[in-house]
Amino acid sequence: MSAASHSREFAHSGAHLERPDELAREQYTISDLTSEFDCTARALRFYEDEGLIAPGRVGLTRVYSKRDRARLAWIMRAKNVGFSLTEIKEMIDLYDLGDGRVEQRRVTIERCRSHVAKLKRQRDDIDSSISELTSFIAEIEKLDPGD
Amino acid sequence: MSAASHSREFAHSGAHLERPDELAREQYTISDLTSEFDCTARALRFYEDEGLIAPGRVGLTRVYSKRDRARLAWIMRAKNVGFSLTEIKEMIDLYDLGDGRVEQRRVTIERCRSHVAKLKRQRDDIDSSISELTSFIAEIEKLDPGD
DNA sequence: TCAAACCTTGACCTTTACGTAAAGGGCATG
DNA sequence: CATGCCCTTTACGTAAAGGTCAAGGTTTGA
Repeated sequence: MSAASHSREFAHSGAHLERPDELAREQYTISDLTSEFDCTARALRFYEDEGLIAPGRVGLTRVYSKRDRARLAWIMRAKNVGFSLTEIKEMIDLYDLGDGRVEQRRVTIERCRSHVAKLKRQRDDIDSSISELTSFIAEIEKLDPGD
Repeated sequence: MSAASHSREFAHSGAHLERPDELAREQYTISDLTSEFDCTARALRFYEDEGLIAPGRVGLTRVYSKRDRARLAWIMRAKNVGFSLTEIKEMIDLYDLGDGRVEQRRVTIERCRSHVAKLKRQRDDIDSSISELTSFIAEIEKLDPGD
């Protein structure tokens, strides 16, 4: 035991986390999460570089906590919804505040509202696109009665 | 009359189109359209490079017809809805087909249908995002009763 | 002991959709 | 006729979101 890292039962720094119980996971490896969220390790490391998540380390190896995992779920949903990583980071930072800064909270709400408005506009555009495409399809089918 | 271009009253190739009547526009300059569609000239030229539109020319200057303008409106809407320029080009090309090739038509319909399906998925994502964001807002407001 | 299967950090490559000069032509107006 | 304003092309730059090697460190299992 010289200068290396060791934290209780994690004296080794390899890829394998010791899991006391399969069912009560508290720690996740990077590949746990890549398979759970169907993304690549590169992506997760990228998010870390970008400051979206900050998993712990055992030696060099990343160790994701339950909170990290929940946060990642958040990120994935936000991504799915069309937010950029930058926007996501902003929102997460605001979310992380947790303190009592009233002004910050107002800003957060403001942004969320405008996001919602933007989303609604997008949805309307999509709706009209759908009907446009639908009638386009109908038009084509009208010309081509043979199935 | 050597080799140069000239078409009736448009013997000059400058920026100004002669507009017989302000109200009955048939021709548009690039900047007419940039202001109408709130985009840059660079974007319009880019779309042309990509084969999305093909305005006429008077000399070097682009002259957009009513059809071009309508097509551009299409493009903008599609963009707004999340299609890539490549996808948009595909759809426009299909739209342009107009011929009677049955097999082609089937393919077209096929693609349109899957586009619609994609749009519906996007819309669902957006919907769930909206409700998620909405409840997030509510949560924040709950913590901060003071308006 | 050697390979397999993980993990790590660089560091450069890719696509999309334009932005941003650079360098210049043409008209119209003071 | 100089100036301004709009138009043109060519061409390199950029931001986002990772992909794809390269090169190397561990532990584990045959």
